[in-house]
Amino acid sequence: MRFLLTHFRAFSTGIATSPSSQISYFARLGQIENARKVFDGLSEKTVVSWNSIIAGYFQNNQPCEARFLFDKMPQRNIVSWNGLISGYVKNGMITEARRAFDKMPERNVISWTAMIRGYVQEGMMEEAEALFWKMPERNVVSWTVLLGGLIQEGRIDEARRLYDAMPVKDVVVRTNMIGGYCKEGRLSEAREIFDEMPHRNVVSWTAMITGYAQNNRVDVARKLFEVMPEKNEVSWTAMLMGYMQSRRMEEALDIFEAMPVKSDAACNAMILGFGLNGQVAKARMIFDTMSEKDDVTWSTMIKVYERKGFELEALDLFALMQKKRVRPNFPSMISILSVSSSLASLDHGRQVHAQLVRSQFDLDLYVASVLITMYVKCGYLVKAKQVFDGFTPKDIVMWNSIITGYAQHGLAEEALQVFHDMFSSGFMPDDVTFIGVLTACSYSGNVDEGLKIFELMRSKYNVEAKTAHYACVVDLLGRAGRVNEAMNLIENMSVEADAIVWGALLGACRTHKKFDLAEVAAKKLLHLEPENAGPYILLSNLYASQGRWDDVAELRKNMKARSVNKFPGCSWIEVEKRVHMFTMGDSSGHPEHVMIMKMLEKLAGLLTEAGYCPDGSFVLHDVDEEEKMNNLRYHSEKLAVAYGLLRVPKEMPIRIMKNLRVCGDCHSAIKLISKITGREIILRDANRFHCFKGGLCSCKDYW
DNA sequence: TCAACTCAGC
Repeated sequence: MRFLLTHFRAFSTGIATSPSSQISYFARLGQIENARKVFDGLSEKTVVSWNSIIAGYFQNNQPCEARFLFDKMPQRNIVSWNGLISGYVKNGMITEARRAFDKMPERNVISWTAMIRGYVQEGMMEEAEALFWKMPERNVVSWTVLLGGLIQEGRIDEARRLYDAMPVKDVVVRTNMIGGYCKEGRLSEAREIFDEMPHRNVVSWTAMITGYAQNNRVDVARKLFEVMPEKNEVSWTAMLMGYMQSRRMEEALDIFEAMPVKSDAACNAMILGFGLNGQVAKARMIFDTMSEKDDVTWSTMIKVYERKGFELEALDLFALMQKKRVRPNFPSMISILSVSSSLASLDHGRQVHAQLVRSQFDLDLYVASVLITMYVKCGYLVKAKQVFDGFTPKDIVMWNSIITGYAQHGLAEEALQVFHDMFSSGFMPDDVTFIGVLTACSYSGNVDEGLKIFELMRSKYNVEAKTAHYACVVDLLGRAGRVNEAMNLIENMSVEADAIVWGALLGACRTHKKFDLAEVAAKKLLHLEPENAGPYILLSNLYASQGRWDDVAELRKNMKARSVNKFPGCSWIEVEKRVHMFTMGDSSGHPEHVMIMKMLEKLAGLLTEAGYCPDGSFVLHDVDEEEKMNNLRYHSEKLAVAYGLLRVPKEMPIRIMKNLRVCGDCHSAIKLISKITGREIILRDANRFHCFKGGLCSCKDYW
């Protein structure tokens, strides 16, 4: 019934009158089944209707069925053979196309051109050119196809010589040449051809507009856009993208609103444009106004949330997408894996992993690396290693992912072992590898090994030291208390020290209470990154610990003047696929607030009994002692631990994440909590993992 | 009526 209705509609609108054009009509819409029904219903099948249905199958990416029907045809004409060639070309089957070309009984200019087009599409320009010069006769289309190939290869001057040699030029080839020049940024040459054109169509105007729009001349593009006699969807979209790439979002929005037909592509572009520009709410508004959303729309919005740090919203939307029966596509799954990494949400990560396996995307090298990183960030190293081991052949990114993973968990031996495995598998370590290895040495206190590797990196592996490597070594020396050596290294660096290097020194100075050097490092940092709250906090912390309250006040005033805001500490935990987030001092927004507070009370009692003494020096603020103690008790990581104790089954480890470094007092407290409760607690902070068990931490208090 | 070419973004 439904078929009859659509059939009738196609018929009555006058779009398709003959059986063959009905077949083509349905095929163009992607409704190949309906096309087939028309074909099967024909009492008398002509060559033309056979040709139409075969072309339809090729167009709908079903070359096997197309070939099957071609073999079954009672009669073939030259159009059938040409259709076979172009059908194979459309499906990227160049060998089969050539076989048909060689086998066909007679050829015309279209057969030759279709074959050349196939070679051009596959980037086989030598074959394309050879065939072109062998053609018995050429027309303007054949010339254009070859010209397009040269342009595609960036051989613009050769393309121009071919263009000049053409006996006849039409509007298409002129437009092609315009597009070629525009792609190379040679706008004046493009414009010259445009101005000399005897006739122009919408496509020529749009090509010229695109050229200006994508070469930072969006205002010129707009002028042409205003005067062009007729606009289509492509011209509107080109103009839109021009503003978008120039980050002129208001004008982009104006164009978008004025567009008579808002294609999905334009909407998706707006969502991405606004979203990545930081206007996430506006992006969501466009998303919400779209009546029909396809998988690209959903994944675009999810990607925006992911990139802009709206992890929870990304997860919600991913769930909603599936509820609306839109199958997750590849980009959405990659986004969610990335979200899972940021949130250390093992449940979501695992779910996506399963979906990737089902759609066989997990065989992809890039996916393997993303999966490894996800499992590493979720603190599930065994699984990360399992994915790593199960994938061959490996690439450098995979090796680096697993090495960095071990490093972040402070497992230096494992990291170094993989590093050596990598070398014996014939891979040359690169700069990223060494960041991982040096980090491993640093986090595990392997100072001598680290220094040796840093030396070998340059002398043996020929990898030039970047600031990130220096930062690792400064960290390595600094953690071990060799702060002056670290400072010496900075002074003798081959590149200029950046914020990461100074930050590493500052961290070490804080740990080892080297106040004079700390002040030097902090002031460097304030200079390099005036918007970053980190150094202000550290410096303020430092002054506070010495009771220099005037300096603290001065610093605060400075922060306010530059409108630097402290990044609030926040921790979260995943329970039954829901992420629960806590900020410092408060869980009142949480539905189980009362239970959490009770658990904290209970913990406080147990901790006191166990001899725990809060260390107020970890609180920055100039507040009285009692309030200091309260602030400590309600640090976000403690709230998350309390919730984990309430909700995570006994036999499972409690996995907590924190956006900043774990606070020293919380570190001591959680060690004790792991002992008192007999629970394993895995905490991922901004720097690394801490695995608390039986009163000890995997970092061996070296962090 | 079926077969070859140009503009945007996926």
